[in-house]
Amino acid sequence: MPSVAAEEVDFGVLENWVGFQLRMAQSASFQAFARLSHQSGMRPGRFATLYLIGRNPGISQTALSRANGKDKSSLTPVLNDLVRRGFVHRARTRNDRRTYRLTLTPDGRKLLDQLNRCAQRHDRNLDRLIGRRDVPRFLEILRKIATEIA
Amino acid sequence: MPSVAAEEVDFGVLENWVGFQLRMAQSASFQAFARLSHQSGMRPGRFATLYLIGRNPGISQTALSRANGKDKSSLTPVLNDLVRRGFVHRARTRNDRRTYRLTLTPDGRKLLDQLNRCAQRHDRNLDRLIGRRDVPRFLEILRKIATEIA
DNA sequence: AGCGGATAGTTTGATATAAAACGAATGCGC
DNA sequence: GCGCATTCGTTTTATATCAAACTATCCGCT
Repeated sequence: MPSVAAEEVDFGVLENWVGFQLRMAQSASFQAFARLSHQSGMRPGRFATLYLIGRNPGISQTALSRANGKDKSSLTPVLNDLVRRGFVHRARTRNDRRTYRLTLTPDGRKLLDQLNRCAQRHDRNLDRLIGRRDVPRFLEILRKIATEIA
Repeated sequence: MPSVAAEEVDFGVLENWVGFQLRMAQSASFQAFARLSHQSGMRPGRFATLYLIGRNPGISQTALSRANGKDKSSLTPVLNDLVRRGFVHRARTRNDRRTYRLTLTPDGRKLLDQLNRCAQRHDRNLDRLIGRRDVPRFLEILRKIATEIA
């Protein structure tokens, strides 16, 4: 009747399952980034959102949600908040009055610059951990999983 | 004034950032597994929980939450549900009356077998996508990120 | 024109998750 | 024994997320 301590947990096949280790790695990376970006008074999910808007001025919410891998309904409260705080501008398009054109305000661009520095530091840590030489192949596999998994 | 369609989104450096691609890959893998395990009437997060209990009978909730990479408070409602539905047995220990000993019931073991089949299929898909030869190195990197990221 | 299907975004309802505060129990150091 | 820091699990509070239903709008076809 073994009493299980944290250090001696038996992971069995989980140790060699990509699905599980992918989740654990993502979770750890996410938390590390959250710690870094905490100081900017910004939550971790915001960075990619702001970056994609900055990179694609006039993007619609649906396109943004797809690019970001989240459901479009998740985006509504996030954008409400970013608009309310003056980081994002949301304007109806002339031709199609269903869609919004999203752009960064000057404040939004400043905030993005801050977050960019956190993200750069974070990703340098990851690169160092993986080893520069293996990064391209690793990224290739991640992209393949993201796009081709059934 | 370019109107941005989903297919032509510019990802900029995100394309080559491990943190971002890790999230996208995990998200896609998670959704694929959710589709597979859907038929078992079970949500995706449950599998690792049941597996770890089955593999480590008598494990405490705190040890389980750590092994699973989730906060212990997340576990309370999950275990309440699994206990209520008769898949997990929760008993106080004699020596330390703060901790629970978690074990699978026979029904829990049956359910785990079902989910195991889904998970196996899912992970075979991932292995095929990655390419058998590259799986060990890929796993090694994921484990390294999970354990060593600051 | 006008109908019907498709699309953009929001709302609603359900689940998952973390963080902090909490109560109970433990055990170390004296 | 006693006191206090620690640990275990729960509760509370705040987000994040998805899926499905909904509204408004658009567009193709007749």
